[in-house]
Amino acid sequence: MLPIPYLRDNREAVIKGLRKKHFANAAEAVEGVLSLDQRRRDAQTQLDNTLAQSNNLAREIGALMKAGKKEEAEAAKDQTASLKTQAKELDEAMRNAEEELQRLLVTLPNVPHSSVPEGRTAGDNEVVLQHGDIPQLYAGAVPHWDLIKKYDIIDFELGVKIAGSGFPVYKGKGARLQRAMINFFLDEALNAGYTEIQPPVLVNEASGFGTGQLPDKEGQMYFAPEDGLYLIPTAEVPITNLYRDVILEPKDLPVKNVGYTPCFRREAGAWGAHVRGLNRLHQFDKVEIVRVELPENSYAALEEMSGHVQGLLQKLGLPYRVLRLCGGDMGFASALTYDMEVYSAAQGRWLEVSSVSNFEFFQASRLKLRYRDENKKTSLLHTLNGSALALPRILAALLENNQSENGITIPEVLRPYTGFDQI
RNA sequence: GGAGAGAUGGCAGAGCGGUUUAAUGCGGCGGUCUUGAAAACCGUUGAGGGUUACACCUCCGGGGGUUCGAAUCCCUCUCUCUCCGCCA
Repeated sequence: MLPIPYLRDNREAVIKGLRKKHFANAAEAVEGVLSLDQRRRDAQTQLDNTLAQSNNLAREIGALMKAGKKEEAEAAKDQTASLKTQAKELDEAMRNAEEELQRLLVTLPNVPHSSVPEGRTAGDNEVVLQHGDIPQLYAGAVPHWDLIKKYDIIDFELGVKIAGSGFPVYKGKGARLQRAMINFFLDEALNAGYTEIQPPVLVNEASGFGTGQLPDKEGQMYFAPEDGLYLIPTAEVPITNLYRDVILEPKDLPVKNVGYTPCFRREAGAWGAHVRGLNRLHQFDKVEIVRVELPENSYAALEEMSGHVQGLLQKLGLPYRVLRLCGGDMGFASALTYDMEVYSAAQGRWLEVSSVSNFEFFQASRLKLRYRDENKKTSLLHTLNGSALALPRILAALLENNQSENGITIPEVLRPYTGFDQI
């Protein structure tokens, strides 16, 4: 949610930014918000004045009653009726404006950073850098969905029996490799100064709103209606919401949290080509890094997070590239997003394994996440997050890229965690 | 699942129809004192809206009601805690 004062002060820049994101009717929406804001303020000013009058009157009546001047008190009471109806009308007008304003405001996406490239689709994303050599596979190389059967490390049919499609069952070395990656990713984050968090994987509606999943994107989350709880699509939701309605002191900053959770996504309507095997799942594991930063530091933090993720990929020996997403392809809440993609050699495709974003104060505005500066003034903070990393596609690339006649080689860095070096 | 209790400012905790513009304590901040610190003492210290700045308005879990006036009374919802039951 864009803060209203920001909209007021940057009307033209916001409209331009929304257009970059291909938001329809950007100018009308912004003008609409601003005029509703004006309407709300006008109504509130009148309401405040009316309330001030009736407060004064009530105080007078109290004083008269105390002084035993009953008749004068009764006379004063007669004056309150009109003030009351007036206040009621104004209150209604104010609420209507406020409600309409909110309804419109929450539909506005974040404004992209100036470095975000123009463009509409994934094809318009900018390749920032590419690292590592594309591996040459041996003649008998196959995609990961064949490898997992061959070595019996993941069973999709069993998952279908237990839950449904997109819920894999990891077995034997497959399960141990999962656990190894989670621990490796967590340890790397701890070494980089992050604090480990184990959050709930079900969240309430307020949390879904705080990070921008609600309203509107309900369809992407699993929902438990009896309890009004959503299964998290990412650890970003619970970990960022730890800071909902929080005012931090400068000494608390920056906040650097990391958490491992399973993630649940309905992916309604998202199935089609290119979703075989591990490429798209309803449940998957992810280690997520979340940061809360002073506005002036947030872009340095974003670069640092990007570097951290790249470090992981380098240690795993996976060829990767970094994309700066174009306006049309970035998320609703993001101001700047880097996607990290690894090359999955047997599929011959780049797979997205991480998305690192700066939300600036878009989430903070919904969360009411603020800090108190030296002058004791409160102002909004910036939030960021990134996958470090999402497991399934990393696994897919590892299996495909490291296969040979003799089996699949486990990267050095994972061996202390797996206890084996070959599948 | 059953029974009971409760929700007040960063925390603890009074207030139960009219100077509550929410007492008091702790914590935080500033000062006095001190070589420095601690202690003590003095002052200060919630959030949001609004204003150039004041004024002013709202907020005592959410919503509604009674009243000239509600933290205080009534209705309703939500959540939390305790005990019992079940259970990892």
